[in-house]
Amino acid sequence: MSDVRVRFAPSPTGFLHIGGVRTALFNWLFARQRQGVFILRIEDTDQSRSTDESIQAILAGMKWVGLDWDEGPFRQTERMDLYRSYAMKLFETGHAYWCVCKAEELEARRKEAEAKGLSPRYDGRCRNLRIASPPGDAALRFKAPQTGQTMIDDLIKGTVVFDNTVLDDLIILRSNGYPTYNFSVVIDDALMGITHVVRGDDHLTNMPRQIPIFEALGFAVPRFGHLPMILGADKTRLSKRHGATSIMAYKDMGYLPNAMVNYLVRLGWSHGDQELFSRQELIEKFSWDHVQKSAAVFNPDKLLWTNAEYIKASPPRQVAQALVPLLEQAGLRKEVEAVSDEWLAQLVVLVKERAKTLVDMVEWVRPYFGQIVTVDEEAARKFLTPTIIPALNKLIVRFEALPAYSKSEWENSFKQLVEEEGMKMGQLAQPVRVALTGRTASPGLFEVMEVLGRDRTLFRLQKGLERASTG
RNA sequence: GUCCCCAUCGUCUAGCCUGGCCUAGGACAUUGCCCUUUCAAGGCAGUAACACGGGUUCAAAUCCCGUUGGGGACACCA
Repeated sequence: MSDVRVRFAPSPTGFLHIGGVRTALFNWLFARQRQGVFILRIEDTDQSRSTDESIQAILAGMKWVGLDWDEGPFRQTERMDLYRSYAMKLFETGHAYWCVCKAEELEARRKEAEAKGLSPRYDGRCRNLRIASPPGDAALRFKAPQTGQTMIDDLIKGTVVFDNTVLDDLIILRSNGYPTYNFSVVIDDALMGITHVVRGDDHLTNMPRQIPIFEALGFAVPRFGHLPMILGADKTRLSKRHGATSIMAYKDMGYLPNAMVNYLVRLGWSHGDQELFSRQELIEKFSWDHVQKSAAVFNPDKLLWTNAEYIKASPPRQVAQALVPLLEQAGLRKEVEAVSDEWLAQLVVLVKERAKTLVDMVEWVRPYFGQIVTVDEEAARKFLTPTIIPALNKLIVRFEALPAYSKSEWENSFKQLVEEEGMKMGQLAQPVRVALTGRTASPGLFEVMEVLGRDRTLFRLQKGLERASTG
């Protein structure tokens, strides 16, 4: 048992994206390694941007990659009373004050400051007004320290120091009564007993705004860890224009969740030269010491390779299970229902070295469903020609003489015929391949026959022969 | 503009803290060869990096300073 308590706190303003998953993953790994608690918290205090669909998408994404949480999901909008009471506590203890500046005025002043090349900070004009009974549309501001320094020993970045002179008084309660992020985060992290706040390093500059709030309220300050960003190929922050950023898009593209996790964890973390890790190994080997400090470029090629490795190494039945929904989407529902799980697993074994994604795999696997195979026209024109008729005929006769399919027997029979006819292996193999699979590229011929079974093999060879005769 | 963070092959990274073992290792991608009934997979080999400039030291990828470059933050967004 340990007292580690960490959290993943996304805001529900869109889908669960790649960067979010990686942040969640590092938190989850740390919690599992230390037998701590992983909490899921939904930060939905911006009522204009938060949606229920987003919450569902986040939960679905977390489940897909197998990041289970121990507490939550909590929603900040269900904790409003808490934020308000702590905000009032800050007011009563003199750590906060009412601000009657209008949003539009603040906006205008900020723009003005920017135009002059100054820091767009709040000038603190309401700080000493001592407004005791504010109008309904006042906001509450926290009195930030104006001298000294705020520092942390970051899990990843090491010592980070800010001069408090750069701070301004941030709003903690909006005029509509809703708390702002920097405030609700502190209250929740404190109340939920979070021991390690691990988040993206775009939050690093929020740290000096949050720590004084912890202190003003007498809360213990947690440890922080700021993860580097994930960048697109152009080295700017990963966004829609870099292609898919939603984790679920990768499910649709045929990626395995474990492959996603493996790729993402290696983006910014390493364990010597090792590239592939089981979930258990990840939990055992994870360490903050080996988390990179600098941003990483998302590399789709390497993700694809990782996925291919997982397709090859995962239990075939498990891959088959993940493949079924895609097969059904591809219009093979009836065909899939007609076959056994074992046979599907066999099919996976047949093609797993060729498919880099499940979507790829659907195409590789398609010829093995149904009695008849759709033959590629160009392939037929090239290989199912009259010249192949005699050899194909003899092959069928020989195969028919063999009562049951046996890989070695059929292969020997095939090779013997090739030799007797004075052909090259490929001269007979390619026409047979086209007859059997409809294509010029396929897995090994005799593995294909095994999956097809004796009857369908014979049937398709016969069809191929007819095709060669009619042209 | 101000503040913060960062800097090893095209990309992900090992090495850096605790200088010599670094002629800088691995992986992806890429090129060539091998294997081969096709396509893959696999095997072998190759190209490719310490951002720059100063220090410190017998010795610097490693420690220090500066420069440059990149990223992030400066909201009644999170």
